[in-house]
Amino acid sequence: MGTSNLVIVESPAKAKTIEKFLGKDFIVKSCMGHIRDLVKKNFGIDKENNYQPQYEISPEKKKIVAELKKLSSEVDMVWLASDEDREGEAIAWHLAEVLKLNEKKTQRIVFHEITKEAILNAIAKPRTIDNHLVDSQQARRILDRLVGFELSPILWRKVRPSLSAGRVQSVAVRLLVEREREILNFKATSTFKVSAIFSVKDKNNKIVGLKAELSRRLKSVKEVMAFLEKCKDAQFSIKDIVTKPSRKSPAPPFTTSTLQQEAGRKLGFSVSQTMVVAQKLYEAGKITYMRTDSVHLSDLAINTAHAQINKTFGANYAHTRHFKTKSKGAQEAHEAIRPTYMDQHEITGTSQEKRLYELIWKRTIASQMSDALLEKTTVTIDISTLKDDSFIARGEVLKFDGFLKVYIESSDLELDSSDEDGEEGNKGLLPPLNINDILPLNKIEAIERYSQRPARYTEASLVKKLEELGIGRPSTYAPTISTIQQRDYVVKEDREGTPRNYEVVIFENGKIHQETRTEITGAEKGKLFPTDIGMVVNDFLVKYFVDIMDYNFTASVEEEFDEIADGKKIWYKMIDNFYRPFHLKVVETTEKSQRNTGERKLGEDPKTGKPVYVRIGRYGPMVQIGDSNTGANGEILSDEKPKYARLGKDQRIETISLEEALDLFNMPRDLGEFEGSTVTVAIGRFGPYIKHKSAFYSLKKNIDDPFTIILERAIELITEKREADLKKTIKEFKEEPELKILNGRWGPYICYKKENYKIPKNTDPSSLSLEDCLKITSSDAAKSKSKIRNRIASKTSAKTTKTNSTTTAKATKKKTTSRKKK
DNA sequence: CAGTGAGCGAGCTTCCGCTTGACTT
Repeated sequence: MGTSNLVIVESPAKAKTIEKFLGKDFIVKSCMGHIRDLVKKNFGIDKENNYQPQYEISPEKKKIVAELKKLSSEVDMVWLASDEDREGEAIAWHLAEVLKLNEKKTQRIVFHEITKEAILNAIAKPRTIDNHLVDSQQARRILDRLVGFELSPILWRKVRPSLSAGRVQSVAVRLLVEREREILNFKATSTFKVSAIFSVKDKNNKIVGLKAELSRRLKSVKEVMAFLEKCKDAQFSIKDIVTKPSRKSPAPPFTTSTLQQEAGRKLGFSVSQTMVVAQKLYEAGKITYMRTDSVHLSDLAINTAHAQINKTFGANYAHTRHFKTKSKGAQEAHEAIRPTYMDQHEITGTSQEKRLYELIWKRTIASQMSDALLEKTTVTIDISTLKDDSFIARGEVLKFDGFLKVYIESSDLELDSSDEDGEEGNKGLLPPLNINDILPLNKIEAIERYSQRPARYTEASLVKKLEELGIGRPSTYAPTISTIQQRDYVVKEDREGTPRNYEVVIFENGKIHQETRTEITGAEKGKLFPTDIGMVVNDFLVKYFVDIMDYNFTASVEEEFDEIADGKKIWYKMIDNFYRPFHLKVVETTEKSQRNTGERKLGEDPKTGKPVYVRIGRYGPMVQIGDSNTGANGEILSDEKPKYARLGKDQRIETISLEEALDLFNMPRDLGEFEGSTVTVAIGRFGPYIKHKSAFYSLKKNIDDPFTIILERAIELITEKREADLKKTIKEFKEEPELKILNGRWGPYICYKKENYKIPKNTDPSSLSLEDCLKITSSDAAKSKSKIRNRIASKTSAKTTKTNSTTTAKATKKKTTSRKKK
């Protein structure tokens, strides 16, 4: 008979695995996710006719669809095995429609773990396509199109072209904007944390320090002084010792979101980097699917993990657990992210792959291990001269390490060197102590501590927040983070901290003395900051579209999608209920709202008395002195045009002061002469720069300040850059000055007539002759030209799919803008 | 690439979720 069954799954790696489980009578193919989408032009929705969707086969899927069509006509039975969730059901339905599958020859099967047993069970229990579930997916898709394609054009008209808004991205930006404002408005208050160190004997009769903290914070230096005065003649004695057992349980195995968080914290990976590496591991068969919202482990996984733990750590370390997924809107089509083979403690691969795999292995294993057992001791120490106060010493002893042997989850609490920190205990065992012991005082230290402002989001902590709100899906977290950065709503940046003074009062050897110390506060690394445009767009959307910007919007429409899936609601009626009022608001906003530039009046210019404004202009944020000299109809009102200046890179519309704004008009500034030509400093599109003999030199970020830089430093920068350029050049040719062999970020390359060419691997770049180079450039020229053409043709699809890598995204962006100019 | 900030107004931009590649200066 030969092959007579075709199984279609979503992912090619999955297809490969499943093919091994099934016999020769089955071919397994993948459709690579959705094969159709709403047509790109206009809305792709017939609004007059119950929102009937118009679908088209995505261009990059045409080949796959043709292949599946051919195969499906040749077999006796087609098994649609897309994922068991809303999107998966829709994929199955689209396949059935597009491939024109005969109902009698088609089966729908689902499994949510890739084990032989699960697959065979699925085959034994086929079902039909769930049309209600498909409807709920169509409602989801259509709602997102309506929201995105009606809101974005308003932004083009009222704020800036090419901007975007959507159910997910706009709320993500809102979270960042609101957090930023909380931080800006935050006023740190300070209290004094008082700790005493007593000298006690340990088990071996050695004198050690016992640290104890005052049970309350003191409000001022005055209060501290009064307190310490009282301590001068006090006796300190142990009033109470309480020992309590406690336990810690391991975290559940990884989902996409928790993997992104931990890889960020422990390995320093960005969200998209984590996904790229995880994809590699998945394709190599090392881990299960990496886009999942489930913490479920298959029985097979639990059993093999159990065996591994028994073998490696002993039976008392093993403890089987079943975790329940708690996150909102989880669809649980897959297992948690885990190693395919639990007995593989490590793998071969790049160092990134190894590290991520190890993290996944440890987390999975730990989730099936025993609780850690601790013993916490609290010692209360009386102060004879102060009835109401006491010092508390804490100790913690690990009685049994359990899962801590392999894995400790990190937390997002990255404390400022200075800000409020947690309870400092005496790590480990406390020395032997008895009630009524008198403790000799060594010293008391009162340190001023500031309250901590809310933390800025990292990529991963934003994903965590979105997941909590039920916004977005595992497959979209990384692209969403990229999109809001690409639209310039958000930048990922480091910030230098600023110094801050704090007071310390110390009582030692019978004397009290006070000193002022300095700490750095507010330093940030790799955090997300909303930009001016992000804030302006957000404020506009919040003002006119509160409903959609509501943090619960997704959750509430999800409830309705569920009702559609349960057959309790008709999908187009739900859409209609949403769309009618929404569209009215869109029309009204388009007509009535003002152009939004985020304009703020800073005050008056002391020299001229003219008003000073800050706003978003055609080329980004800017300051302006004086009112526009043209009226509403373009008539000229006065001879005097306003003066303009661009904002510096770290300046924001929301926070810039009048003084800082006025400073910007002192640019460009002459620094003096060098090699017979003037050196000037100015602020340009790419930040502050030095200009000398029509060459440009960037100022060093966080080191140089354009307002204070002096000639000597400028010359330093000029010579530095010249030397770097010299090193960059590997070889030049007198006969052909337009051709150079240069050293770039990705190794050596040839630059010829401003185009760049790759040098074939395993060739020594310095050994190349001019002829060799020209050979490379001429053979490469044809290739690279067609490449550019391709890129332009697939520009739209490239933009949506290439969101993982910021470098490619930037390249695409540059291409489009430069084309526009022509 | 290192200015610009007004208007003329063609033609373009945009969403969220499923999946991988091909390739970067």
